Amino acid sequence: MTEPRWLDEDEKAAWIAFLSATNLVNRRLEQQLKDDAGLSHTQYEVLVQLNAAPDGSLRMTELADRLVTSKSGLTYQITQLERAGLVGRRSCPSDVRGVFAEITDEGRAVLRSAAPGHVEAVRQSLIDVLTPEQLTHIAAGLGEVSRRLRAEPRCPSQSTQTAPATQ
Amino acid sequence: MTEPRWLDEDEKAAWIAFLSATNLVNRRLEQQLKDDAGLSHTQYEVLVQLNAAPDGSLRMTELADRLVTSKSGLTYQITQLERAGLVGRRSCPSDVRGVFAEITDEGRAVLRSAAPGHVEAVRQSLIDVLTPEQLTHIAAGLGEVSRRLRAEPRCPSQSTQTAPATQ
DNA sequence: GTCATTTGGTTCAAATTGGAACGAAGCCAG
DNA sequence: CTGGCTTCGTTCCAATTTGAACCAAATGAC
Repeated sequence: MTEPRWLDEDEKAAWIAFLSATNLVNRRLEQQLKDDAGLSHTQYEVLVQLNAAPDGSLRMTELADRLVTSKSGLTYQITQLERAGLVGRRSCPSDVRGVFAEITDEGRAVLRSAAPGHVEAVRQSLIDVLTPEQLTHIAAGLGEVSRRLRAEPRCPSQSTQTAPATQ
Repeated sequence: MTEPRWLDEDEKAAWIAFLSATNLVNRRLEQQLKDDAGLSHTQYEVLVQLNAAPDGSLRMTELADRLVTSKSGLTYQITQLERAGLVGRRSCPSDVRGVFAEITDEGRAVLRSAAPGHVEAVRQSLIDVLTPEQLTHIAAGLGEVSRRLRAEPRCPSQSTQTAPATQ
């Protein structure tokens, strides 16, 4: 095998910044939400997704995909939230196996009260730190990163060429 | 309290991209390292830090700070790595309480063999997806984000004015 | 020197996470 | 219809993570 393409100075700087920024931001938000609303970031995101869904509910698998978490992890968190009365489970009429997670009124209320503090923390730790230019570049760059990683479940050799429907 | 400053469309796009990109990239690297080298990302980072340190060793607290992890979490991981023979513990001559984590020759060897695959994964999932322009903006923006979060252990009121030297 | 405070690291318990295994259903070719 | 394969969600288990409690030692004020 050939010598790997190591990262040059700029690339390394970007990677290190990415790594530490993500860890630090996550840690900060986790702490803020726990302190101010008694929610983990995962739980908060569950509420956000359900609240934004047309009828306040989503299938378990769909929700797990959106949160980028494992199915078993989601099962656990939904159980916790259910216990807390913030979401409920409904079965799916068209598929007996299916389960909808559905946000409750109390869930919406908790979300509503947690949101301002959360948004403020997001601003302080990330958004307001960036220049408008950096913001747009990050949105575009990381948006593309997300799109690719979501599309590519497993393709080691497929270079950066978009790849037409791997079959 | 006044109406919070909600995120506008661009800000929301950046935030969502940031959130999902970080989750997806983390998941991808975690999986690649586990599959190809039997290491967790945390463990890999421990080896990277120690390997780069002048004498192959760092104090526990210093290392925990660099990895953005808790002290107890680091204690656990160092124990694991020690068990695997990749690092060792040395006591600190100038401070009886202090402990140095030190990478072993085998640790360096494992790191050397894991690095190419890891770098390739970092390229595929992040670096090579970005344009050079996006790369520099991300390095600068997220670098600043890291710097601020590291500097500010707890200052709710300190508005975004603090740092004049944004560039 | 002496006491109070901080610091360094570990230990402990509780929460979370992810993968593998599972049972129940859907789906489809033949 | 029927066997074979995939999908859905849960359960189970092992690994990891974190904060709190702790002990010992360093530091600082007097």
